[in-house]
Amino acid sequence: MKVMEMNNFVNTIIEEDIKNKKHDKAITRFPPEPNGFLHLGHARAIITNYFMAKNHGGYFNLRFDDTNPTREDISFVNAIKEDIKWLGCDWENELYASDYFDEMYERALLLIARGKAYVDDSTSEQIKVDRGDLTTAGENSPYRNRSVEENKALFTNMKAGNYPDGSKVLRAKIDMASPNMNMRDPILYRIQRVTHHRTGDKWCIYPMYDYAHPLEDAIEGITHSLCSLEFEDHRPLYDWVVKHCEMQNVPRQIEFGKLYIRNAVTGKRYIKQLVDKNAVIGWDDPRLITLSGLRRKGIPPKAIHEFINALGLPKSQGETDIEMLEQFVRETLRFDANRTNAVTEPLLLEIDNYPEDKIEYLDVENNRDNPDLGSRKIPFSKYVYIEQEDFLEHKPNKKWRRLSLGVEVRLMHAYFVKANKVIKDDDGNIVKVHCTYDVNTKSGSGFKDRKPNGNIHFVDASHNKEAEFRLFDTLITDFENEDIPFYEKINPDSFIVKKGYVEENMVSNVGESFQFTRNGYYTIDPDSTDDLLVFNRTVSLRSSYKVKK
RNA sequence: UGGGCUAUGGCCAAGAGGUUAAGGCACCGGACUUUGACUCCGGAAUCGAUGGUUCGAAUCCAUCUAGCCCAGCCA
Repeated sequence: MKVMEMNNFVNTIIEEDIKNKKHDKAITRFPPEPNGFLHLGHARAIITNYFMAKNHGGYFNLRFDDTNPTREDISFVNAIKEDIKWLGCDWENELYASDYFDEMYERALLLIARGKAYVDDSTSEQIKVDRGDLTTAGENSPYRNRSVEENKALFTNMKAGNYPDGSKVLRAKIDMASPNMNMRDPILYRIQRVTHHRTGDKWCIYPMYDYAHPLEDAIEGITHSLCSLEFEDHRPLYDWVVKHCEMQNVPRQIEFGKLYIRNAVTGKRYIKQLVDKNAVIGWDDPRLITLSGLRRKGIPPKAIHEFINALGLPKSQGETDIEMLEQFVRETLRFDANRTNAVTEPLLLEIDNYPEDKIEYLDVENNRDNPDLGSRKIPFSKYVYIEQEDFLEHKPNKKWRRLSLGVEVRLMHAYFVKANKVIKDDDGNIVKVHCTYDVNTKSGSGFKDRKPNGNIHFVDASHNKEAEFRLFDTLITDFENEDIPFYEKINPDSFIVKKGYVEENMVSNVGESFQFTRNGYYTIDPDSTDDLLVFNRTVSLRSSYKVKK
C-alpha cells in the first residue's frame, strides 16, 4: 500500500515522542480476538496501526489475543489473516498472546512475591457483591491478606490443575474503594479446563485481558498501543500491570473512537448472531460490513483506505453514513473498472428497417476515462434489448431523455433509433417496441444534423450472455422496534435478484469489477457458473434524474 | 446520583488566542455531456449553553446541559 499521510492526534503524539527521543520509531499492533470476522470498524484500527508504524520507521504486528479459548477458533485466525492481507496491510510478525503464557505466569509469580496479587477463593457471586457498585465502594475479600508463601503455593496448585474450574482466581491487590471499577482488585487469572487452539491442554488457567494485554505489548516492545474509547478506564490498570510486573518496555495506551456506520449491524457479536441464525448467507454476505462481505460486494480495498483516511481519527464517537464510502468506491472504480453494457430488465426492440441476418461489430472503448484499458467490439443486429425503464410509451415531459413513441434516441455506440409502435400482451404489458434506425447516424461517423433525445444502452438480443444481478440495500431498516430480535427484522428488499443479459464476451472471472453503463458498478460473485454469470451490485452510479409526477 | 470521555453546518471532520471558521459526504441551483455518469461553476455553520479572562477566544477559566463508556472468572 502506498504511504498515506495521516494527520490526527495519535500522529501528533508519536511525532512528539520521537522528537523527545522517547522512542526512535513507532511499533504498533493489531490485536484481534479470533472469535469472528473483521468488519469495517476494524479497518480503521488496522489501517491506522499500519500507517502509524510505517510512517514512523517502525513496524506493525498482527497479534491474536487468544486468552479465552472458550470462544476462539483457528478458522477465525485464517479469515482474519486473509482480510488483513486483502487490505494490503502487511504485518511484521504474526504473534499470539498464548506465545507469552509462560512469561505471564512468571510475572504473576513476581506480583505475588511483591505482595501485589493474591488468590481468592470467593465465588464469582461473592466477588460481584464485594465489588460494590458505581456509587458504593467495594469491600476487601476475606482472602486478601494471605501470605506470599500461601498465595504462591495456591497459585502454583491452580496451574497444576489441583482445583476445579471457577473455584479460585488470582487477583491484583489494588484498591477496592477506587472510583474506577477496574481498579477494585481485578481478576488476573481464572481456572478453565478448555483445550486451547494453540496450547492444547497445557494450561488450565488463562489470563484475563487486562493482565495479558499490557504484558503482550511490553514484551513485543510496542511503543503505542492503540485501542478504542471504552478502554480509557482500563488505562490505569494497564499502566499498573506494566509497572508492577517490572517490564522493561513501557508501552503507551492511546484510545480513539470506534467507527460506527449508520443503519449497519456493527459489532462482531451481532454479526455473529445474524450468521448463526442464518439471517444472512454467511460472514461474507454482501449486505454485511464485514471485510469479506465488502470484498464479495466488490468494494476495492483502496476505497476503504481513502475512506478511513478521509474520516480522520477522532476522540469523539459518531456514526458515519455509508454514502461516504460509496463515493470513494466510485472514484476508485471509475478508472480501474472496464465499462460494459448490461440489461437487468429487458425490453425487446425490433428495428424494422435493419436487415434480418446482418450483424455489425461496433468499436467501443473499455473506459473512456482510462484509454489504457483498450477497446472491444460489440455486436449489433435487428433485435436488441434495452432497459424497460428506458422506454415510456408517451414522452411524459420535455425532461425525458429516453425512448418514447415518435422520439429518437441514440443507442450508444450504434445508431439513432426512433420508436414507432408497441406490442402488448393480454395484460397490457409492453413486450416489444418496433423502431426504425437511421444508417447515417452511426457512432463515430460525425453525424451532427440533429440531436437525439438522449442516449441509452443496449445488449444484442441474440449475441449475449444470461446473467443474474443481485442488488443490495440496508439489511435492517427498523432498528427502533425492540420487540422483535434484530435478526428477525431483515429488510425483504435488502437482497433483490434480477435476470437479464450482459455482453457476450463476459467471462466468469470472480471478483472482477465492471461499470454497467448508465447503471452502476458490479462485480462477479463466486456463485457464477459457466451458464449463468452472477453479478453483485457494488454501488449504483450517482444520478441527478428525478422522477417528477 | 462515583469515575472516565466527548460536544464545530444534515453526516464525518480540521482547527490548539489574532485575516471573511479547512476539507470530504449529502443536498439545492446552473453549465457541459454519445453514460441524466464524469467534469466545471455557485450555494449553508460563529463553533452545546451561560458567565468570565483578554485589545482580541471555537481555541484559556468557571458553572451548567446533553451524549457515550465502566459494576464479565469477555475482549
